[in-house]
Amino acid sequence: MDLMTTYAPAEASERTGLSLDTLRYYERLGLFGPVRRTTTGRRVYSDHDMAWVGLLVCLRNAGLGISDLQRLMGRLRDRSGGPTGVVELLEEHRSRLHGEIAKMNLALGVLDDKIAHYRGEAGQSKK
Amino acid sequence: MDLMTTYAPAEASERTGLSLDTLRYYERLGLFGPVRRTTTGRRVYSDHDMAWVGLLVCLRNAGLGISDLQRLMGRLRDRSGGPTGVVELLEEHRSRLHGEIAKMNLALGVLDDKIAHYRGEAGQSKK
DNA sequence: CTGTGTCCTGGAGTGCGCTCCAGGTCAACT
DNA sequence: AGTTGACCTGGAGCGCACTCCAGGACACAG
Repeated sequence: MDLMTTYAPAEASERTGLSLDTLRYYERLGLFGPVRRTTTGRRVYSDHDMAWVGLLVCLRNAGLGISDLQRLMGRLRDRSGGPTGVVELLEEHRSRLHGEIAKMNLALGVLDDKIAHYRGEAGQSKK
Repeated sequence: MDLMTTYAPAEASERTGLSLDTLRYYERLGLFGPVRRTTTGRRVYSDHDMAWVGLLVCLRNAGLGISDLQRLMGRLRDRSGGPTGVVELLEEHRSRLHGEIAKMNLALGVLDDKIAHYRGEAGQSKK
């Protein structure tokens, strides 16, 4: 059927930027997979796996915790049961993310203030 | 001059939003203080302490780790030795922060895509 | 004086997200 | 056949940033 590309663990690791351990870790937690195996038990990652992991990495970068991912992935997995709230979950995090960004920008402002402050003021403070 | 307000631990905690434990923890790590004590050993936080802690909270929010704070605070502390690189340190983190924000925005984009994707594909057109 | 509350200390425990390890199987090259 | 080396498993260990706890000492209202 599909003659799709497959990846040995090492290559999967390289392509995703995750360590072998982390890849296995994510799989163990059910964040993706199960990954196909050779008869002798070695993992064979598919394009599909890779895409999934790519999403995982992205969401982790976006600040979602492992448990968030577990919930999310669980829902994406069995989308057979009607309204599973995937969109809601994503949107919820989306607004969280906005909040984070706002907070960071705020901190950035404070940082700028501090920089200006410490650069402007020579060598003595103390009130 | 010494008409400055002081704060009992409980109040300091309330005002900074940090737990008593965390306040003590930060102090132990040398992130601020040393905090004055009563003759019997109880902490008495000053306005100065509070301001310092405020900065700490802000920088933590901005994503600096404890060790960053230790370095930073150490440098702010003894600004007697000329160029201590405080500004550099802050600016360095400032750009890190920019990077983080960029990353988040990117993730946000992916999230939006996913939302659009799963909304479009799942229960058919909605919106 | 006594009870209740706040605080003290040092150290152990927690949750997260990996990361490392021992001890083994299997693949590939020479 | 021998020798690497990639990979397997389950479980231990780690670094971070707290958080909790036991056991003890003031604080102060009644």
